[in-house]
Amino acid sequence: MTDFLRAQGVLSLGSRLRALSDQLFKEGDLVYKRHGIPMHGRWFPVISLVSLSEKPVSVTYIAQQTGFSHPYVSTQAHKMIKLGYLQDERCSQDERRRLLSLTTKGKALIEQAKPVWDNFKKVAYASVENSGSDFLDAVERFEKEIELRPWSQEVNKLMHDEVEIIDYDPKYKKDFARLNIEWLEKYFSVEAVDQEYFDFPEKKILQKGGRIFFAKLSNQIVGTCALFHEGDGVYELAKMGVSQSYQGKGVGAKLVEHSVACFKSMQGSELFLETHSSLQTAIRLYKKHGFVDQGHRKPGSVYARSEVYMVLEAK
Amino acid sequence: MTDFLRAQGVLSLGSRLRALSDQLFKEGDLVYKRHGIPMHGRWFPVISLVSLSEKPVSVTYIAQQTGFSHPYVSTQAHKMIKLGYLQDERCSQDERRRLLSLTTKGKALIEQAKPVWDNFKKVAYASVENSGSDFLDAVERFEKEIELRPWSQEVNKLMHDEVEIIDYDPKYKKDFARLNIEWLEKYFSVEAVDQEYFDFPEKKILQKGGRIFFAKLSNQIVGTCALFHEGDGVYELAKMGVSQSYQGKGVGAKLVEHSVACFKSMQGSELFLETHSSLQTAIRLYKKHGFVDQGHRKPGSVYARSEVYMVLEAK
DNA sequence: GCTTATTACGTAACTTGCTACATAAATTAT
DNA sequence: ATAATTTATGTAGCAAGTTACGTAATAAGC
Repeated sequence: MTDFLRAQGVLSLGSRLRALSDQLFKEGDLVYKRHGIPMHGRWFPVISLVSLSEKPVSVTYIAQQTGFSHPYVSTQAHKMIKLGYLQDERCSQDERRRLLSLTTKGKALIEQAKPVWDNFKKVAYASVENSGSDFLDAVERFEKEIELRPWSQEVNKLMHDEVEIIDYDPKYKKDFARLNIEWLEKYFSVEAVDQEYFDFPEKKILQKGGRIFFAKLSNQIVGTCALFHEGDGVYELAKMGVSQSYQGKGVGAKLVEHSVACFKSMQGSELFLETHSSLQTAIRLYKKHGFVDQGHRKPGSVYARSEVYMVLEAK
Repeated sequence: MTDFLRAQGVLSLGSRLRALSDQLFKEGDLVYKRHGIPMHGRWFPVISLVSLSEKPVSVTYIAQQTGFSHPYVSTQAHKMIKLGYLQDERCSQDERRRLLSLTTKGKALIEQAKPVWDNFKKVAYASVENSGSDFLDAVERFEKEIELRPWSQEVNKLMHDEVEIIDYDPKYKKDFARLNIEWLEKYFSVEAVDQEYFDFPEKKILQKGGRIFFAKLSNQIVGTCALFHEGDGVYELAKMGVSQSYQGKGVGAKLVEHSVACFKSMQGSELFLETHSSLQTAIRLYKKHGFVDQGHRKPGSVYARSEVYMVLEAK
């Protein structure tokens, strides 16, 4: 352990645990080699599971029990079959399943390896007692703690992550398109009319007196919406999108709130929007901020998906 | 943690530590991603070391401090230079050295990442306290214990590893050659006369009334030697070789002992050997078992390397 | 009975390290 | 001053895993 890593404390724990893990595997390999046993530390989880099972076991079962991914178990099994330690047979009830078991050669290998494992256990437990506390217990407790309260979540709670609504900036042009295309492709499809707005937002929206807003969280753009100016103080709230991973966190509400406030400060005469009845969450949000469903399509709507027509009414 | 791994106890510790390590890196990545910071957990050791150093640092220095191999640091540095976070300059005093430092972009990255690291520390230390014992301390003690008393050595002590001397068997023919070539190439070189013995040991040694012995440890052949029958009860002790990794463990002594005993049981009239004065360890061994240096070359010796001539004399 | 979803396994490509080897500069020995 | 050794770095290739995706067999829904 170098001074630097130690000084980094908990931040270098990941690296240190990996180094320890590698070290343990190497220790095992040294013993196997010393006694000429054709075994490797990394084989242990898989081969010992197979050897302990009374019946042949399937690839996915091994993967679940050992915590490895199933492709890894699959390839490792192939390797050990090639080496002659394992054999496989198709399951009679389920032709997909490949049931693995030890060959005679595999059993012989286990017999050779068993004394190593036994002595390893003895040495390891002695070592663990020597080190003053039960390391294995400590690991177990730590595993549980991490599972229960993932550090990422705890850190996120501590991080300053107020959503901030900011005005359009050319460097966010791509985000405007990305956030809209994300939900469009999910619920409907991107129409040619849409694409034009994404390609030329400055010309099509801003130059006509409209506005584009972004929701910024830390350093990411996680939401957007726009006010289109139809002329004569009539505005449309449109192109609202919130990144999937940040939904349900009030980002949409802040965008609508800000847009309405902006509309008011611009002394607009009318603010409407068009949406679809399937987007109930959005409709609830709009209602909450003063939009009222007009009960019919907007006359002459350009979007196929625009079925609900809402207008902001003074409370 | 699956039941199987838990049940394996200390034998699955390697796998569990690796999983934990991966988990921690992932936790970090989740936070970085959540806050749109273009950083990865795996970068931490290298980039934080560079950022903490007042002067630019070299690749090997980073490797030493972080515990990574230098090629890994080298490639990782290249990657981060490509991404614009690091810059390098040749050291003026030592043209081989590549001195790494943060670019402006890199400094900006650190500034972004710092709050994450700070909060990570807070969370992690709280978590560690929650888990009932100081996990970091436990890891540190464990690292020291492993370093001080490597499990492989302790296990080897416990393993039954009596050296056993066995007779020639065709399946060990390759070992006979391997063990001899190993030391021949180290001290001298393999002569044509030697090669013939390795290719046809049965014909050249056994069929003439000679013997070949092997030292077997667990399942490995770690040493060999032969008795050549010169005719009329005259034998030569030759072709002795012990695998480098098993020297100094009395393997040679057992081989000589066994050979002498065999010579006596065959009622041989004379046992001699030829060697080189540079091989003092071997000469001491022969003396200990009753061989006496004759002080001159054996008349008509076939080997260039045979300079010392020893004969077994009754004590 | 037919379609659809799920499950078991495999393949490919990528990531994170490593070891082994090559090379050039610097240092030490002769 | 030259030769031999050491040091700093780079390159190639390998090992241990992963994720992402494809395919075939089974199970479930209408």
